[in-house]
Amino acid sequence: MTVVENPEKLLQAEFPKLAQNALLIEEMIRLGQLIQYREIDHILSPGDVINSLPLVLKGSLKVFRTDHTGREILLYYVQAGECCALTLSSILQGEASSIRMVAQSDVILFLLPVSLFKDFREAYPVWNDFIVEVFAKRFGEIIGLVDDLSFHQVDYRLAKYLRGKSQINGTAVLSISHMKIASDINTSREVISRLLKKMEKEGKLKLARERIILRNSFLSTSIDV
Amino acid sequence: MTVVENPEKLLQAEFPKLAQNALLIEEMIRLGQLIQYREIDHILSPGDVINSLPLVLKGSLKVFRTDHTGREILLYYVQAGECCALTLSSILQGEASSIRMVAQSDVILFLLPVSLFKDFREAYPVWNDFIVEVFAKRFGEIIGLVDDLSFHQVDYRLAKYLRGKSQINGTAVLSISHMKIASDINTSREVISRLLKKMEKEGKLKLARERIILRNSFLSTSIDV
DNA sequence: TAATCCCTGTGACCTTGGTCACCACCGGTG
DNA sequence: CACCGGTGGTGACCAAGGTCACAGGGATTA
Repeated sequence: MTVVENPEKLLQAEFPKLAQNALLIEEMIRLGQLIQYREIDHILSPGDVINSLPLVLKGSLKVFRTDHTGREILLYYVQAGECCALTLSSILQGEASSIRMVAQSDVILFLLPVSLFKDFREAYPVWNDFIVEVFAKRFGEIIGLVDDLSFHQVDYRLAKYLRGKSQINGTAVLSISHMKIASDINTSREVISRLLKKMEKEGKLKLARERIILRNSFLSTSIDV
Repeated sequence: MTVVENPEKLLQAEFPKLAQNALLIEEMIRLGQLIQYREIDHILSPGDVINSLPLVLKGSLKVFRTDHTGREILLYYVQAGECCALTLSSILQGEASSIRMVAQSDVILFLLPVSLFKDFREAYPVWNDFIVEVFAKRFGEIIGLVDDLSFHQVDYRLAKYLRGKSQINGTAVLSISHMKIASDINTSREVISRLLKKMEKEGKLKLARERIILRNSFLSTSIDV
């Protein structure tokens, strides 16, 4: 965990909407904090008191919903220029964190203290717009997850997961274990192994230890049969 | 479909938050429209252009997500004093409706033209607060649905559905067919029949034609074994 | 080198729940 | 009255996927 210099440029570049108001950005920088995490660091857990809203400047976060038994499901990624809608929701409702948040890769975050929210809401119309936009956008994504869970089976969800991860990471070569995938989409390791093997036989990808190489033909297909 | 008189009182009573600003309420009444629907009327369908946001003054709406094959799943109820977050989201993003909305019982709605949204956002801080609150609250509910779909089985979801419906309707006697329930939680009629029969044997409820009478012991139990 | 840990593959088995077939029944309506 | 459409009950069967057991292989460390 390292404190990083020169927040302004990054913040302005990644959050152009907020940067529309120079005063807002200035105040954010004065009162917030820039922080760097390494991969795998846990950032928030269910039940944690939320002191600040993390805005992602670089890298990406993964947000999970967790069962009381420890099972979990990946809700969404938070990429540069975004923030976690559920964390925002918890903050606005004065609740503890309802999700688990981890760093997907090395990330740079801007931590905005929750104490500022009330003032911002009154002082900066742009801030309101930003919040509403965050909600509206992520709402659609979550509904997509509901769709997948309701109407699609594990093979479809796996394919979608692989495509999504590839896109987030910007590579067709995924370095991830079957166990991790199983955990992310809340199924068992054996099921993932079997499905991946099947996909390999179908020519959609190639398997190696801790590595999945997605074929272009697979990546360019958006609908699964 | 009947136009109803005297919007002010109802609107103020059901939306106290908005009523904090008398000017806002006045403008809403001047430019919006009060409408009454009978049960089962379809109000919005996927793909429909949204002209106005329905605020519920009386009764309740059901909001569904629909498959391309016609299967669907109940997302949530919209009760008096609420509005549909997904409709709001679609409006704010300038998109068509992503959901199907029906009247659960006779309802009185206040239709707020989408053309007002921009002005309201700039003119009335209370309006922004309202929108944010709608999102934050409903977001939590949808996450609960994701939990149920991920971590729980049909028996659990059925029990929750029955309790929820009982609460919404304010009665322990539900007048609904097994087919309807199956459709709401996206499973098959046979499964519901079997599970209900099992629950009847367990003393949780009594079955009759188009009627399910929930026992108090069942309603007062919040956690299912 | 040996021990150990994690990753992957796979067969066997079981549970959940979706599908099919069929029957009985109730409540209309012609 | 007979007919018919929607409702509910049930047995048989099947497919998806979760669980268990175990084996082999790479990687890391003692």
